[in-house]
Order: sequence, then C-alpha cells, then structure tokens
Amino acid sequence: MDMSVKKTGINAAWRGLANCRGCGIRESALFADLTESDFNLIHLPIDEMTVAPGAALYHVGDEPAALYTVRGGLVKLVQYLPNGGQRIVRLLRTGDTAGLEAALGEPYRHTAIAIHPVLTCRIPRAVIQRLSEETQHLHQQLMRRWHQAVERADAFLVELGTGSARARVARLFLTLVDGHGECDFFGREDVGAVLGITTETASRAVAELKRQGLLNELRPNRFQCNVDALRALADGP
Amino acid sequence: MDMSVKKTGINAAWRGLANCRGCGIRESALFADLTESDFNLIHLPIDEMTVAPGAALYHVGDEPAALYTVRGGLVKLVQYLPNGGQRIVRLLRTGDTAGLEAALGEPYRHTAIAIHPVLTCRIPRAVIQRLSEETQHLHQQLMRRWHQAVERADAFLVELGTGSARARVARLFLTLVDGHGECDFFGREDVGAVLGITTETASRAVAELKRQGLLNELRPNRFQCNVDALRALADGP
DNA sequence: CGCCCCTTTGAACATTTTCAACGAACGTGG
DNA sequence: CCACGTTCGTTGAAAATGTTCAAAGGGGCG
Repeated sequence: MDMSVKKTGINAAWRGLANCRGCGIRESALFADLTESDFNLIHLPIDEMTVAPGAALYHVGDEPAALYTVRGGLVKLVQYLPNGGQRIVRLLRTGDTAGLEAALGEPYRHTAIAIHPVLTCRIPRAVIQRLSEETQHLHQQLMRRWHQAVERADAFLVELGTGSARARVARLFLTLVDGHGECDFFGREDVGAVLGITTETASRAVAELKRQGLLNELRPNRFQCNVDALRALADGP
Repeated sequence: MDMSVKKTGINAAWRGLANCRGCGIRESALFADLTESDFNLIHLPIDEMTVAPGAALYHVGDEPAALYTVRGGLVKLVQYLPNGGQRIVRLLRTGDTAGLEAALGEPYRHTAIAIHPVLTCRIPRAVIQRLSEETQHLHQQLMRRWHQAVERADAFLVELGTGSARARVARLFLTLVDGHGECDFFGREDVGAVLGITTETASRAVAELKRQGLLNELRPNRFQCNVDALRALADGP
C-alpha cells in the first residue's frame, strides 16, 4: 500500500458561468426538472470549470461550500486509511454528482480527484439549500441522487470487491466501456486502489488481458475491449 | 462460495401497533423530530414486529410496500451474485433503517434478513410519502438517512474490505462491541460474506483470536473482547 | 540527452482457498 | 431416553492466488 500522499496541485480552470437552461446533460443532471421560475431563484453563480487529471475538486474535511455535477471526464472519490494508504470508494462519470453531503451541510467524506480531464459545474451550497426549500423538484432529485450513490456504493462492493483479481479487472473494464466497446483506462495504482489489490497485481492482470487479446491498446490507456470475453471472465475465476 | 440459496421461512410475529410518540429510540429514529400535529397525519398502522434469526424483513424485488426501523437486534442486507453466491453489503442495528428505497417507490435492492432476534417497526410507504409531503422534518430526516447509508457503505468497503483476513475480523468485532467490550457475534458463513473471505478463513481467524486470548467466548457467539489488542491488529497486518 | 515516472516482469514468500474430514450441539423420531 | 441425521465450527494439507522486493524497459518532458 502506498504510504505517500500525493500532492495534488490546484489545477482547475474557470470556464465561465453555466447556462443551466441550455445544459446538454440537463435531463440527466441534478437540475433535471427545474422549471423556468425555479431558475429565477438562483442568484449565486454556478461556475463551469475544467479540472486537470490529478487535481482535486475538493478535499476531505474542506468547508463544504459546494457540490459538483460531473459533465464529462472521470472522478475518483478517495478515502484515506489509518495506515496512510488509500482506497477509491467510487468512480463518477458524466451526470453524476460529487460532494452531495455539502447540501446537508455535512463535511466532505472524501477527496474528489479528476482521473481524466473533467468538466464540472460547481453549485454553491446556498443555491442548493435555497432551491431545495422552494421547490419539490429539487428535493426529489436530491433524494434520487442519494439513492444512486448508495446503489453505486453497493455495486462497488459487490462487483469490484469480489472474486479473483482477473475477474475484478474484467468487471472494471465492463463498467467503463462505451457503446463501441472502447474505454479510457487509468493508472495501475488507481486500479489497485479501486479493486483492493496491489499495483503490481493490477498491472499483471491488465497485461495478461492484453496478451490474451481481450484488450487491444489503441493508444496509452485507451482500449478496445472484447466485451463478451470479459463478461465470461467476470463471472468465472 | 455457497451456491445454495437458503430458504428463509416467514417467521415474523406481530407485536401490535407502534406508539411512535412514546418510542424509546425516538430521538435516533426516523420520526425523530415529528411534531404532535405531524402524527395526526398518520392514518395507516405502523406495525411493531419481531423477526426471528434467519427470517427476512423483505426480499430483493418485493413490492416496496414499506420501510423498516430497526429497534433492536441485527439485520444483514444481502445482495446475490451472478454466480449464485452472496455478499452482505451492510449490517443494520438499533436506530438504522432498512428498505429506504421504498420511500422513493424504487424496488428493494437487497434482501434484509435478521441475524439476531430483531424488533422492528414497519412503516408503510404511503405513510412516509404522505408525511414527507406535509412536513419538512421528515424530508430532512430521510435525507440524513440516505447520507448515513452512504457513509455506512463506504465504511464497509474501506474498513471491512481492506487488509488481511485477521485485520478484517478484528475490525468487524470492533464495529460490534458494546460499551463493556462485549459483543454478540454470528455464524462464520455470514462473517465470510461480510468480509469477502471464505467461511473457513473466517473460522480460522476467529478461532485464532480466541486462542490468543483477544476474544473470550462467554457463551456460543457471545464474546468478551480485548478492545485495545483488537485495535492494534486492525491497523497492522 | 538524461531524468523521472509508470508499467511490466521475475522470484521468493505469505496468505488465502480448496477439498476433505472430524467432533460437538441440536432436534427428531423411534 | 437414546440413536440418528443435520448443521456448524474447526482443523489439516495441498494448491492457487496475491504480495513483496527488486530490477529492467519505455515514454515523455525539461
């Protein structure tokens, strides 16, 4: 287990104020079914920003000033172990929400770090609280988000925490593939932290899948996956 | 992994209608800060019932007709794997809530089974939905419950899914001890399903802790724990 | 070009799983 | 009341799996 804590330099760029009304992922986003009048209640700015790989959206223990909607890229939620190691407890993708606890005024339980370049909307806690008092819609949405978070957490435990290293890696790829059987992957250390195995074991498993032709590395960490074969592995040993 | 699915005969006894106003665990329960007028909105009966070990509160896929407040005992939330095995994704104790998703009208994601004799209040979905429309209090409470569920899920992953078998078992005991260093334990098969290890490995780990004097078995599956020594083990190997 | 970081690989070692067997506790039915 | 079958916890021994420590190769960046 890696005892060193990575320094993640602030590396986020402000992209401008978000136009929620015209948001491309609005139907899947937190503000899914807000009405026009709801939007008029927002007076604090919702910033749209990019976050570079390795940079953090927020750190555990930070003042919970905002929550984040992921509009693109991949975010890891990290929890640090008493012995200094770390474990990734969830991966967030387009449409997911990071830092939901901020809406309750609770401290952040994780550190959220971009794995791939991330585009995100930063929604101040005050906006959420204001809206959630005024409109049922948002309340519903928030509840659904929580529900989703629990489901994800359970899936993480069951799918990625059970079975042999090979099977776990196979399942990880299956959770990441797009509609064309391709997927962006990431560093072996993070793979290990997701699956609860060492970096070396993760590397061996990925390397072997490549050798066996279940994965074809188009370019560094971009894979063409043999989805059917992976699925067979996922259940087996 | 055990391929057989246990038959859990219905074995719940009705204890009468609950008196929420005078509930002993009310400050920690779902209805924590309902006002007198809120209670008047309840017209459906909230049943108080006991559930015998091995019996289910509800099964995955059941019509989500109610949620359950655990007033005593120990409940496991089980998810079944594609290969027929099972994994326990959470343990619920006094004050916890099972089947929260019913409040959203979502299907149950788990099967909830009593490990120790359980005393529970069954709250019909309609009651929750009615109250949650009428009163902010309950909305808040529900949100907090979800938050709690996510925290539990993360803790399960990080604390019970990381480290050697011995360390995991030690941490499991630490999550179960009461104020006097005693704790009720449960079957090795369930221990394995919680920790993601085999029944035999679970048995070996517990047996060794007994031999080393970190655990003293007062009577079958009732232990006096050397909390400090367990804590040392929990971080180490 | 040289340095650094990441991935990969090897080999010895540790842990866990698997398969098998035994004994105690329990409840049933004779 | 006792014999029997069952379940559960335990243990042994061999095999499989994962970890650890160490080192080599590759690619990108200054």
